[in-house]
Amino acid sequence: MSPRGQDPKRPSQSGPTILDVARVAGVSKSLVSMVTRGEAGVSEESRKAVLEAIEELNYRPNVMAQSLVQRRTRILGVMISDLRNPFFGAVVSGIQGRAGELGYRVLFNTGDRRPEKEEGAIENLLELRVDGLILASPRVADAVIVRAGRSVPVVVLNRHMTDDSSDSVTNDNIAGARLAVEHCLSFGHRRIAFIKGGVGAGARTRSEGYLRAMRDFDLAEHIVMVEGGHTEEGGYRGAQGLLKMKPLPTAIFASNDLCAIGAMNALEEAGLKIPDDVSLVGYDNNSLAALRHISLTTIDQPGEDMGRSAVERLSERIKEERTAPRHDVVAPSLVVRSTTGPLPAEGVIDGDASKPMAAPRRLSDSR
Amino acid sequence: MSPRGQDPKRPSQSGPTILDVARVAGVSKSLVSMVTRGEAGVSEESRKAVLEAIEELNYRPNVMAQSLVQRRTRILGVMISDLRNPFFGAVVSGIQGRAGELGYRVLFNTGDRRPEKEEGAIENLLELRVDGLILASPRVADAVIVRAGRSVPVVVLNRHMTDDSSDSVTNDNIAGARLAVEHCLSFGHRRIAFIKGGVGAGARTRSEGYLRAMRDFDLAEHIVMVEGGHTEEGGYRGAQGLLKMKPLPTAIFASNDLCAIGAMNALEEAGLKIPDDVSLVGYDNNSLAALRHISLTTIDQPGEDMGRSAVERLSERIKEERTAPRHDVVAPSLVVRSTTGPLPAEGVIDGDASKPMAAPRRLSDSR
DNA sequence: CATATATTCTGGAACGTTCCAACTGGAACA
DNA sequence: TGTTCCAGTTGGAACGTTCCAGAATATATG
Repeated sequence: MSPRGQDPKRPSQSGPTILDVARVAGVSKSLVSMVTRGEAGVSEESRKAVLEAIEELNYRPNVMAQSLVQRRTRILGVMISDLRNPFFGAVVSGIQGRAGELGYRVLFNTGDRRPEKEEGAIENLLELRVDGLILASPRVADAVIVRAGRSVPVVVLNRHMTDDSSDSVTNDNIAGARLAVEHCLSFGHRRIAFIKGGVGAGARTRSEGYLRAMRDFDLAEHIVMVEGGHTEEGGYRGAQGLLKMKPLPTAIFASNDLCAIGAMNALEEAGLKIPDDVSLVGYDNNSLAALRHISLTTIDQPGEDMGRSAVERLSERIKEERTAPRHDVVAPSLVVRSTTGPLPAEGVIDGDASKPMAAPRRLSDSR
Repeated sequence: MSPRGQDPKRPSQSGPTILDVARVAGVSKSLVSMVTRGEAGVSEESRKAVLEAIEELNYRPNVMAQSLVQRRTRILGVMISDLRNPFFGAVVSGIQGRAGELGYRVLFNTGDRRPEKEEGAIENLLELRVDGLILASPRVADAVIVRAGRSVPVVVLNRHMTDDSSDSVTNDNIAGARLAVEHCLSFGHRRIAFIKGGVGAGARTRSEGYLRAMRDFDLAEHIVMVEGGHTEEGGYRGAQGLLKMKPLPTAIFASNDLCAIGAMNALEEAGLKIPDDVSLVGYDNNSLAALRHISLTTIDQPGEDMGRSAVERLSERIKEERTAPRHDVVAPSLVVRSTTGPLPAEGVIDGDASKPMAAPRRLSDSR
């Protein structure tokens, strides 16, 4: 047998075609097609001959050719803004799961957090004629999304679209931010600072939610926001900025978990104990937050469910079961772990970190 | 304009074709094709007309049709065994990066750690006629890989293939395991236990490496292995198993970082201090291991580089620059962080965890 | 001026499928 | 005996590109 097992007289290195199968099985190509598609009305005898020929030749239908004639690919394109953020791991898992159940393949792509690359990634998926597009926390300009929506159904994850060119699945960042502020308040904190998420999708609404909540709870005078970003690095720098302030905030709300973990590093590096000296709240409830050694109090966003919903919405559009745009908003919820606690004693607020060690961090549902 | 912006007289919802562009630009389809492919020998005038028509119609070449006639897709298929393991985040990043540079698209797929699903995922990619296939830590039977290799170039990551149907990029697990054991030994540990990685690719060679190293260092009598798995859950259960033993091991080597983190949870839950009561070493050096709050001593595998190499090997095969199989082995290295330390005082070995707190964990290169 | 030579452009044939209208041959019916 | 029916099967057209041989036009050469 030749090294790649193909018919030596074929022009190129591609495999056997439906015609080869038909020849070997002694039937027409149409019949082979019927068998591979599992259509009824094929005699047992023919079916067997075809299946044997398929096995013998190691034949696989060419999806490109199928897609071309059927004018659809059964592929969903997914652009993930940040593959390194474990929150998207959950989202991807949900997308894969539901897509598989519905008979779609999934094609992933990422723009490595850079808007111009994201645009290229989206363009790539569109050239492949994906049946639908999911954009997970895209950082591209609105116009790019609108343009994509003219070619194919689009569902945007975690970024609210005001226009009707696409569906969206978001969590209520305003409410989530409020939960975070409220939780800190319940522990007596008033100087609650915020580390911003930068250009990340959803970052703006989380800032907005923080501001609104602070005002609603009459804490406007304590509003403190610093630049950060939805990465560990961003949170680290943001917290360093906060550490220069006097008086120090007693609680810090970070725009996402990665950012909170970065902040955690900076705070501990400065000798502050969490939550004894300062409380910390994240956002997303990604898989890191649940690790016992991190055990981060955070706002839960059901990533896997959101991924599944996105596929659901897309499927409805593809099958044209629905034409009206739909904007799903899932409710966030508070997950209390070990990084938040009561207001520290007054002595420490001004940056005196030499206070004796407090009780060990509380342990909760890290498993 | 119609909601999806297509020509209303077209039969289905797919976009404009090269013929539409040709008509609008007043040239032949061949000319349009030359322009989109950036071929030389097109007059400025024609080129401009074509580009304008493309812009006007929002035309995008149909990759399916291109692939069909060119008999190649410029897509690399990547099957990732476990999307939730952050180590693969680095691998994916490397693959994406290099693939993009070489002009390939990347199609990801996962089998959710289940061999039978992995097989389906591979089959899916082959049906799409990907130009090459990367299997990252596959759990499928060898025969499946060999079969895939008959259709398309295959590079296997982190699983050594003895036959020559595919290339491979692995790290030297035997050497890596030896580094781990050696490191523990340097701290005076002799009762070094191992939590196995189960069916995961590379798990077997890590076990093997542990065994060999233990024997080579004359520690055969202290060999202790428990079942675990390459997940947090697996490590948690594995460590629970170890906790029942008397005497307790003084050091634990886990088959990967996720497993080590699970073990960490179990150990701390049992009231043991790391590294004061027990030292812990992982494998992979994934992004979690570097988090300050985990700060896991581990064996580094350069995931991103390995991803890039895999693409490189694949590209050589696709371009037929090389026909001889190549099996790259990268050298692992030890990364010392805060979970390993000197042998505990004798008093604690038999499970007495009530000893007073030792000095705080050392801090090192967690940033 | 005729011919050679670039340069620019073109139409038809592939690529590997699905879809569809139509064909076949035997059984059932009148 | 012919007619109808039906399950099973078939070949051709289409899908949207690229490739290629060659046509048309412009430019240079003898």
